[in-house]
Amino acid sequence: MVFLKTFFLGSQVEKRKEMQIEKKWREGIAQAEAEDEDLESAAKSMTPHMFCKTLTASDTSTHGGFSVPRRAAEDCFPPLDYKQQRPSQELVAKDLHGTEWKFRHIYRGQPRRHLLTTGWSAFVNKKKLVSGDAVLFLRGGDGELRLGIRRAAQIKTGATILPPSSQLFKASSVAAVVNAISTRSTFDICYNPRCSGLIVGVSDVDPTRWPGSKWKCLLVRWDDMEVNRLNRVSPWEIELSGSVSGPNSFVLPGTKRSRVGFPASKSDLPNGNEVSDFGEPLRFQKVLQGQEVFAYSTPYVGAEASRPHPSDMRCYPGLSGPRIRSGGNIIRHLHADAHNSVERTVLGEPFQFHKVLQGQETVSILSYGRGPEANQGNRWPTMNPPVHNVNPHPSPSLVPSQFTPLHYGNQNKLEASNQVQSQMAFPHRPVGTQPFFRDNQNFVSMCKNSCRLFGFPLTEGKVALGIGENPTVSASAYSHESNNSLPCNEEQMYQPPLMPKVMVSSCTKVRDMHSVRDRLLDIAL
Amino acid sequence: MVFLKTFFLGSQVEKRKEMQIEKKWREGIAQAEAEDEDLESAAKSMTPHMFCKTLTASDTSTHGGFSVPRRAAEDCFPPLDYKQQRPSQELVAKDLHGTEWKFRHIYRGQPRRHLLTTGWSAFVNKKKLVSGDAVLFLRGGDGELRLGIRRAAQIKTGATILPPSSQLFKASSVAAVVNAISTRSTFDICYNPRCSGLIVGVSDVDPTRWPGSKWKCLLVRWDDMEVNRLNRVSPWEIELSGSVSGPNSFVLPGTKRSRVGFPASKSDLPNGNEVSDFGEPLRFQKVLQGQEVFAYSTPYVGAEASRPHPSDMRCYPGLSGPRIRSGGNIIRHLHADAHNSVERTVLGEPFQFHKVLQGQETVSILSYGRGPEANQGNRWPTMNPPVHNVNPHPSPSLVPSQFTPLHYGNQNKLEASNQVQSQMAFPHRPVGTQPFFRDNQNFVSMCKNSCRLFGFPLTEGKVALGIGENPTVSASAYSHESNNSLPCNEEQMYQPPLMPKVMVSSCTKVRDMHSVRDRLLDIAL
DNA sequence: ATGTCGGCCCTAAGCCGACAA
DNA sequence: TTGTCGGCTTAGGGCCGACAT
Repeated sequence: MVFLKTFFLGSQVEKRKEMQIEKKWREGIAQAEAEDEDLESAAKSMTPHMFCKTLTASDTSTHGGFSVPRRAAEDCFPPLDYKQQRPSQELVAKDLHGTEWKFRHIYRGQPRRHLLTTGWSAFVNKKKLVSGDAVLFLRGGDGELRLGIRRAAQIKTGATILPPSSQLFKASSVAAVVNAISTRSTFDICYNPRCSGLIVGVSDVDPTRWPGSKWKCLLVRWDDMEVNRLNRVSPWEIELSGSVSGPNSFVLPGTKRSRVGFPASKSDLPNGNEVSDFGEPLRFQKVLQGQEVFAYSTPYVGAEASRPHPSDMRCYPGLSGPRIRSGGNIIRHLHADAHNSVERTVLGEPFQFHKVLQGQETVSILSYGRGPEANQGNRWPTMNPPVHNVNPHPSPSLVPSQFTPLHYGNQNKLEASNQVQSQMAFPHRPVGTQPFFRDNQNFVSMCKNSCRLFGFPLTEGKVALGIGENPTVSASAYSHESNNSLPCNEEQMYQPPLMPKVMVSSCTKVRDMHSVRDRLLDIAL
Repeated sequence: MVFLKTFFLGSQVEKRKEMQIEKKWREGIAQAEAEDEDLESAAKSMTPHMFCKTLTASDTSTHGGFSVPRRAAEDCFPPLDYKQQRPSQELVAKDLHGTEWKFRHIYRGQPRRHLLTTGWSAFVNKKKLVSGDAVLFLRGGDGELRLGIRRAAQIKTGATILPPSSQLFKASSVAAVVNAISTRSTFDICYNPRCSGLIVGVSDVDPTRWPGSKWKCLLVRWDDMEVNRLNRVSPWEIELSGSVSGPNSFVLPGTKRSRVGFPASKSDLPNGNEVSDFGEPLRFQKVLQGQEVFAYSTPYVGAEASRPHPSDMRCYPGLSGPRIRSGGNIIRHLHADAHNSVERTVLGEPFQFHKVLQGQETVSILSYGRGPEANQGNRWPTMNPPVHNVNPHPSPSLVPSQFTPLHYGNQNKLEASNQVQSQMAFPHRPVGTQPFFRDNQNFVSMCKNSCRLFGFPLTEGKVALGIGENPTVSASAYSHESNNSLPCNEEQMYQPPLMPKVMVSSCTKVRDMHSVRDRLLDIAL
């Protein structure tokens, strides 16, 4: 609420300020170019450009293709030969999963406009994009074209029911991240790949071993499976996607919501084999509860954490800081220094989005650095169509130290039911060791100007709710909080091998947890 | 090998014998009808009829619909009004997952024939059926129409590479089941819902907790997901679907294949908290190895096992018998008395397939009993189109004691690469308590005549390889056996929290394990 | 600058009986 | 009895510029 207000009040002012900042950046870049002409070619080839467009009805209709904003096409796509009557080329873009998507890019119509025609509808269909979703294109430094999608919140039929406290909790959860950033400690981004399905029932978790246990799992019929297979799913892995509907909906008398199942913060499970009251190692409790989801972080990041590069030491206090964990897959360790985290794990080189990406904006990704990796150009590297990835590489997971794609996202408004999700792949090259911020002062000023969450700066005003608070709040609990139909009391927290006792309404649309990731990534952007 | 030989040699003889048996059945039914006319209506409504047809190129082509064998249509579909010029009706059939499929059933053409037109292609597309797959229709006693599919073996491009011992192992695995049947003990059917995907790499199982472990998981890109999400999958959950291809294929120097990860038989993990050498409860080892798959059996079966009905006691020795476990989900406890298991857990009422279903045959499901549930008719209950399920019910998992669908299947030949899979839903009503076999003699004779595996009787000749042997062979190990690229030695069996050390060729098509289920279900049919 | 629409083309889905096996 | 085919209709995918905002 306070978020929203601040955002709207400050948006105009912020916009002006951002433009000034951008201007300053460009001047700085020009200066840098002048200073070191030799590095220009190398630098410009590493300059990423991207745009994000919210899809219109026409974009997603089968009737036509995708209307590319002019500026976006010029920024991110290889230049067309405008001397031709109908300039066109084939674009090849890779998504997060390494899948290549081919589009026919044509410049036609009266007045002329950029369009993606052939191949676009296939993309829309495969990704199941609908009007309101967003597509992101990123032109990598070497000419690789990446694309991602960001789905709009799915408000289904029926009234949107949300727990009254969810908004508040979001604020505190976000505040924890803000705090983590302010202290530049480490946190984890946790997520699951997007899946959606229908809760069709409740089931024993393991009738063989623990028959009749009051701890239940949900039966979920996943969408888009080859067959509509039923799956057992831990309620803690679930995020409501919108309304709670159906005649059988019910909510148990509310109990104090608390962290259950997954360890909520590092303080809960320091790092030993503490034995619980049940004589079993605590660290296996979440496994015992049958909710194991494989951790998923790259060797690259792990190596980074264990032996940080000297030049990065100052910015990376290590793993002793506050940690945010969700119940989902641990995808990546992001260092709370948002900018360095972007530098290190998103692009692997110094760069910074100069503002929060919003729908329908073209963004030049600029760099703060002055070293060889500094942004020194805005030009598309010379390249003839069709555009293929210059450095084709296998699935990102196979070459973690070379390319580390990262899910990221942003949202330009904070609504109770908003669950903006995104996916995007970034090229990730071997890390340059250039210090990113000369001192803490630079970081702070940077934050003031560019580090935003839901559209307003993180280090100013009422935003920084969590600064100074203990940021061990659980991102997992966040997802619990939105599950008002899944109460659980403290006593049930540590009762292996039982399962969390849950009650769930039937016919509730569910989604895997993503908002945690999105909110963390908002900061990174 | 010996299976195949016996099957072919005996097929003609068997066919004649079966026809005689069927004739006898019909006579007996007529007799029963004459004896008790009052029960006719109730009985006929509980008479299930089904047919199975292997799909032709025309059936699966987009060009047309599905050509229904005349006998099948008359047996399983509501009668059409043949006085009309083009008799037609709407059929509604429910699959295993409770999904309803609607078809336009029309009788037209010159000469006249039964066809499924509108709705058929949608079914083919959704199920991804191809020529060679089979579709099964079952008309339930109350007029419910169920349908299922059975996929043909998928021989992919390239040479089919199979471990030399797989054939042998299948034989011994099957023999164990035969033995279980002969002793009428209990075994489990284990399976995973059908999924297929591409192995794209190898990954650490948990880089955070066990970084750099030599125990790996596979990265699998699943087909047909909304996005081509990557997933970690234990190699033991995987069944090769055909060829091993790709330039990076390699096989480690072979080591003795053995049971790893999942407990292979009950004797491995009796039922306690034995502590392994690593000071952790043995029963959690499979969890610790990160390969947890939730067991999946209904409370109904569990209750049955713990307190068998008195009249069934003789046929159900209980849970102390040999157990077959796979590494997948435990779906259902099937009692080794195949006929009773069908009676109890498949249809929930006395009935028996009089022979193994083979492609393109219409089968009347007959009963051995003489009680009220005995089969006493073959007529379609009066019903007007469109045909809907008379007793619509929620997902089977929600009402285990009312409707218990069961995956089942059969295969009419035994080939090295054959991986016939099927899915089918059966109505399951509250269990009648009529004793099925009066004595052991009846069971034996029944087996001799009707109990078949891959087309030949289970209790005769060389088939009963496993009788007298210790049937603790692991169905899980069966699946391992087909993974010749996943060697593992004994020492690695119990090394939590490490993962099974595996090497896997990239770009190997995989499927979840099903053949175990299919083979067990062959017996049930 | 770009969202939406009508026009138009053309492919493919899909229903039909002919015909042959 | 039923698998396959050619004929035929139709729906809709998809490319285009017109037009309006």
